[in-house]
Amino acid sequence: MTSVHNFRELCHQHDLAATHQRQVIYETVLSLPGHPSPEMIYEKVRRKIPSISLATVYKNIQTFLDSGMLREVSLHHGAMRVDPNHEPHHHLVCMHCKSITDIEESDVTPVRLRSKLPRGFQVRRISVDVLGVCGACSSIAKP
Amino acid sequence: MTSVHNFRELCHQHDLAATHQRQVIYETVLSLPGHPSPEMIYEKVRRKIPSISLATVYKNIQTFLDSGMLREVSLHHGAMRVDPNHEPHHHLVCMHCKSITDIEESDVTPVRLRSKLPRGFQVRRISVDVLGVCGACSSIAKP
DNA sequence: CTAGATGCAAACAGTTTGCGTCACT
DNA sequence: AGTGACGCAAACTGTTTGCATCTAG
Repeated sequence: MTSVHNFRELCHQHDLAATHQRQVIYETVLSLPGHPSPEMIYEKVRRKIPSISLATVYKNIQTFLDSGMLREVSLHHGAMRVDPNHEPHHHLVCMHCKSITDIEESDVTPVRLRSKLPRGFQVRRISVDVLGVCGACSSIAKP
Repeated sequence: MTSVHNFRELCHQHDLAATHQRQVIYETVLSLPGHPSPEMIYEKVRRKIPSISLATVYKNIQTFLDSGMLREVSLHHGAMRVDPNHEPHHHLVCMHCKSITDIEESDVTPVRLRSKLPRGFQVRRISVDVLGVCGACSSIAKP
């Protein structure tokens, strides 16, 4: 089974038209190491489809996120969030309204690393995000 | 000791001029629940200093972050980051170059909640960010 | 054939910068 | 008095939208 068939099938499962642009965007995301930004994806996709528009990349990323084919790494991008709390603590994040609430470090089991990290990586701190939907948002409609 | 003195002292410790704007911005951040964005801070500060400029709020937030008086909640704001990895996993985040690398879920000790959450909060998943400085960045200069 | 996808350009939101004036030390 | 902070406006970056055209199903 070729990757073309895989992609068409995947789109069909998610009720999406299998366009050439979509396929190249999706395969490009898979091919990029780490976690690319829309710009990075656009730059690489452009080499295969020079006429593609940045707006198309954005629209399709959004489509893939909505359909669950991709996931967003950082929920609170788009606006800086500032934290005056100097005590070690973790966060409760509402995926819907983007609210961030502190929880104490002792509210979660202690987190420790079990394996070696890439050489040279120096750990400063470990931050736990408990992602979900807050009471206020879940009592209203769910988009 | 009044809060005015506290603030002047705090500024002195960090080698910052203790201006009225700075004090109001700082106290406003402390007063806001959750983790306010620059806009939210600006809106509230404006009630006390109607003539303040949004740029001043931004400049001072940056100053506070640099001096360690405040911390940034989300490192990767400013650009969306996309993740095609459907396996449960965690992230290694470089605070300097903002690179994000996957680590396997089994690379950290299992994380569990030990206390009750605010009523109605529905957990979808728990995400661990190991924050630090990657090998490439730590071998170069440290700003 | 028709709903939905693309490409373009213009609009937006969040953030940064340059510069003249003002205020803290 | 001098360095650095403030306020304003303009510039920038990342993202979204409206609309005419094109294409997958």
